[in-house]
Amino acid sequence: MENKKRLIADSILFAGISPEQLTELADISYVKTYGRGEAVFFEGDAADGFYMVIEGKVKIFKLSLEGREQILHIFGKGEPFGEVAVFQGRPFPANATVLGKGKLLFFPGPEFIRLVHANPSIALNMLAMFSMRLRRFATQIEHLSLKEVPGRLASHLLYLSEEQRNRDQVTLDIPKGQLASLLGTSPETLSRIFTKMNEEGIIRLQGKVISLLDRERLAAF
Amino acid sequence: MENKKRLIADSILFAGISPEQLTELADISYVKTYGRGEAVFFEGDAADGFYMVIEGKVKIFKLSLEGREQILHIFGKGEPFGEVAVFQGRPFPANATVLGKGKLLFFPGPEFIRLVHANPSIALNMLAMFSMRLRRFATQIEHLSLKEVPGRLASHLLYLSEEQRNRDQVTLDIPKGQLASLLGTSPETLSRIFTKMNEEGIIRLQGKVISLLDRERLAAF
DNA sequence: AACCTTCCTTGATCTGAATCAAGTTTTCTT
DNA sequence: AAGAAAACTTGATTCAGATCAAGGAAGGTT
Repeated sequence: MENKKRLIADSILFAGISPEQLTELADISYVKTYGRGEAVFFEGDAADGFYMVIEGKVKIFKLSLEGREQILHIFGKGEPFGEVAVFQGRPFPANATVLGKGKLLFFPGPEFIRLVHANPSIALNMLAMFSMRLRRFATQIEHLSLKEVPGRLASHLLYLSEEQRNRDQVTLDIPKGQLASLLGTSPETLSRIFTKMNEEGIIRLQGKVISLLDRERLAAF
Repeated sequence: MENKKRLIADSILFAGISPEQLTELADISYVKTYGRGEAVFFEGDAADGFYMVIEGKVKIFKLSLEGREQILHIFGKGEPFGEVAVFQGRPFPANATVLGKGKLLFFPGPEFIRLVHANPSIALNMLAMFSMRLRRFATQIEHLSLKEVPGRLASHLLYLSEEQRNRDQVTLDIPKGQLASLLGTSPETLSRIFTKMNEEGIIRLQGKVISLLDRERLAAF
């Protein structure tokens, strides 16, 4: 319970919340555990609440009729997802599945709506969060439409390098097949491009660990 | 001035605002006029304020190094744009240009920020607005990645049909070249697909007016 | 009406990336 | 540690759509 409170208080979404509201949130929320690759919800499901990641990672994705997958987001510890649908009172617009195993905190919808309306600081936090996501989406659309796959991969590697604060080396935190789906390509194509960049001395591939040997050329894509 | 007030009061963003704040907004905002295809701002420009469309249409778009263009949004009368950047205090993430001629209302940034922080109803309106855009972006990403161009065109025609409340016929409100850029393809490819759908009896092309002869097959894409 | 743009269409060619098909390696499970 | 299941790689082929090139239609301007 105290654990739950700390998680909520430390999250971006609920930063600056009052102690009473914190208690209330901790009271109404509960932990759900998920096995390897288990679904959290499907596109079209009624959004009766939203989630926050406690452990593991969650992918939000769309599926084509033929079964191809495009990942929209990957969320890690402390990040909420599904709030847009809850806030709008509309069904989930995409699927959510745990990568590996995971633990999530579930917040029933109606209480949350009440809280947002009553509490400007939460609304402002949400605005900040949505703004970030809009920016990311804009970048994703730009990449899908205007960059070729090598360029998208290069961007992603440089992004990881920033995020992990390591200019020389990054570690992939998701399987390569999932990365392919995030970049809007197939595992085969991604693999070929990795191999090529490796041969050309731009990167050095060691499983999940990738050394960035030539950031110049990487940025040039 | 009264005109300006009406525009502001009728917008989604400022719905439910107090009369005092309405006056304040009308005081700080001013009208800007734009000639055919004139730029409003460029990607990377400091976001010192945001805009609302009074007359005409505005496209928000990204450019590749080679000059290819991907449209992210097209905004019409009453719609605000650029608020995300202003709210975040970051540069504009994309370019904005008027389609045809246009009139815009400009709101300086700092006052707006103050207003949002002071006024929960504006924050909630913004949340609703951002939620809509997130959904649209998600759909756009899905289409770019998982649908082929004919499918994207079909979706768009059906969308226009809804919007214009006419099941049998739609009128394109932007040039076909711009539609191509919105759908993430080239004018040539779009033209070919239009021609093919026309030949196959799915639609009937008459310049900007398109009759939807077979919604079934259109939806099947 | 004649002019000039801008917009649109059609043809020919080229290419990035998807798909299909086998292997191979890595990773989990028992 | 052995076996099973994922995950990844590599090769061969196919295809949607971009690009290059040029002609034609529409719309605005004087």
